Amino acid sequence: MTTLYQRIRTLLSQASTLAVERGVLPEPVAVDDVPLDRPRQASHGDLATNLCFQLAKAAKSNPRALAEQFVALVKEVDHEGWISAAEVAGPGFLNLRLSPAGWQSALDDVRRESTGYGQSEVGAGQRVLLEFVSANPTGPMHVGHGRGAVLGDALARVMRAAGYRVETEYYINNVGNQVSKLGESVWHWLRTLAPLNEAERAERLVEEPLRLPEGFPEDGYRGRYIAEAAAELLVDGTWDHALDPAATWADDTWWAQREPAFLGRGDDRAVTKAAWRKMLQRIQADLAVLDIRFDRWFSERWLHGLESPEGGLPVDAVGAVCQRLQMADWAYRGEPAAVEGEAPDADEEGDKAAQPLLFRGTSEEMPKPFRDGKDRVMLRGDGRPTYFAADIAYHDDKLARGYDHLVNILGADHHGYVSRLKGVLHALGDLRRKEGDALADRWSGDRLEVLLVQMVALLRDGKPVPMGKRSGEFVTLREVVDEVTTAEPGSGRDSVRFIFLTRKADAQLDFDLEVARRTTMDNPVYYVQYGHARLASILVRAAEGGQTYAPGTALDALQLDDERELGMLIAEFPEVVARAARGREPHLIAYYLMEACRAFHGYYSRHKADDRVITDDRAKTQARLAMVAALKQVIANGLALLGVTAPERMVSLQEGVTEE
RNA sequence: GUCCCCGUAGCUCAGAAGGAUAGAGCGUUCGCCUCCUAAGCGAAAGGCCACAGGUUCGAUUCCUGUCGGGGACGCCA
Repeated sequence: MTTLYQRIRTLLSQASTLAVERGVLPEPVAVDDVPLDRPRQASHGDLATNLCFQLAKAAKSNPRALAEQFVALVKEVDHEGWISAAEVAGPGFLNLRLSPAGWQSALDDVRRESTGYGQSEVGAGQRVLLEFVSANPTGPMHVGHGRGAVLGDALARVMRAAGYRVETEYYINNVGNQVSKLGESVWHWLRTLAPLNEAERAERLVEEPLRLPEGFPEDGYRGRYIAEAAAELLVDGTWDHALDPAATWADDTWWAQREPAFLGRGDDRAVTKAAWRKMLQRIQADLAVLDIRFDRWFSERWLHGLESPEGGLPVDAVGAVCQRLQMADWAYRGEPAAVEGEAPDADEEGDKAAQPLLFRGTSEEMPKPFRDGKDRVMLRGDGRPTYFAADIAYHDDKLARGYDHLVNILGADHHGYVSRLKGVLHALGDLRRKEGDALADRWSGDRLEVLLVQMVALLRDGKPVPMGKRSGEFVTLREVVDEVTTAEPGSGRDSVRFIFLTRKADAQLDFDLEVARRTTMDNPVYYVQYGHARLASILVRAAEGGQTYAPGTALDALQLDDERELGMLIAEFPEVVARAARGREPHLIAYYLMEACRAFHGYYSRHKADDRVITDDRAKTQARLAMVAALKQVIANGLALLGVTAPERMVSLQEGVTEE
């Protein structure tokens, strides 16, 4: 797809080629290397380039003189007459003014590309694995997870539009202490609820405050949702063996007798598996409400050889990678080396086998940016792998699958983990080189890119929503979506998605529940959706009057400065998408949409009294309808990239606005 | 202590591969519905882009340091 920007860049590139022929420049400029900006001031033309600043040195000239020459060169190359004026400004800017045919060609681009307008190939087919959310299946998603989820989903959409081959993945942490703890918590509830009849169970579940079962673990999951999950499990299946009065959670022998497949760990019991599956279903449902789906759900159990994807033989990838790292001396048995300035652990001297396996992140051979302050434990003293070890195997697996690039979206509290993980990839590359792997270069720290998402601060009418000790943990994503949903179906999803995308990832976000359901400019969702609906209703009104807009309409009648400005805005859209994809910044799309709508509302209001879209002048009306249709398409495309709906009509939401 | 992120209008935040007179919303003040959605528009006021050096034709943007705010440094995940 060629865009207006690309066409102008091509002209400037061709002008540079001509300059080479004339001996003005040593070598031409590639099309994609031509900088092109929309100037802030109308007096600076429609497009501006600072190309001549960059070329002045090579041309052994000064920017201004070079720009003077470019003025002539560009005119010479511009056979189609797209540029109506080129002038030098300031110390060497080249300001371009487009002819009507020039800027109006952007509208033809939209008509031609339709829903595909905005797409590009800047990603060049790079294969990217985008991992996000990956919330532990030990409870419902909270607001912070939601932000990562929305960002990841929108980023996948934006990057795909820009020509990256993106796959999305959710890593299920279904192994380890936390999951075991979940199983234990649910198990206690199972035993409590099982002897009760249905009515009694229901009553027990709504008790206020919730009464925990006897013997409930101190560090168990205390939420009501645990009891609810247990109740659901009782309906789903039979758990007779868990009701044996002799059973205790800690008694592995007892469990081994009842569950043949049981491997002797709390995270591998049938109850535990059923419990995290329940939680995962709930997470999937929450994500579905936000219209988020993943290409792959990656189970940590696969890495430990507990299961395998699609029925293959289970492989203990974690154990294997630990061993290989040890062989290459990237891992060793011992006590963690003391961090500088800290007293060494005066621990008991166990025998070597009982010592943990440590990753040598502090190695001199580790490049500085990845070097850790401390060697981290991979295998505990009792041989159980840490989360870190599993994550090493996981990222090894990712790269083995052939992706060019990995993107992980993590909560900002994980940032200490980033360089460590990159260091791991570096070590794996080194390891594979030593093993003679021809593809070893694939494993490198800079294949991994981590986006850290900052916290969401929940407000209600400007005041912080009181939460538990750990902020964010206690308000679920679902509750927020529900609270923000008004009479318009899907409005909660649209609000949450759009507002989450109005900040760049690394900026803290205030989410005001009150504002999110408002229908004014406080709430940008409605502003943009209203803009789209308004454009739609103009087309409807025109059709009612027999003014059906026909493709191929002549556009010459678009003479207003406002119309030219809208045209240039439309022309910029593919640039914005490409920039958002390259910089992993979907929020740029949100800002673009707000700006586009602002421009349109202004146009609409300024001319509504005298020079409206639908007039008696048929040619003018047709041209304006073409413009309206193009703008509507662009806004719809932008909203689609954010996963927000573009309504054709907006009904009154007044009854939804009243509160408490 | 080590490391990371952030300091832009009264408030919440955009912007910057180094470029021309730094933007938006909210809030404040003043206007605009006989009319395709006023869920809107127009105008005014509001800034030493935290501070100090450096790099250069040019720095709010890049580098270093200082100050201020937040966060990470588990045999948790």
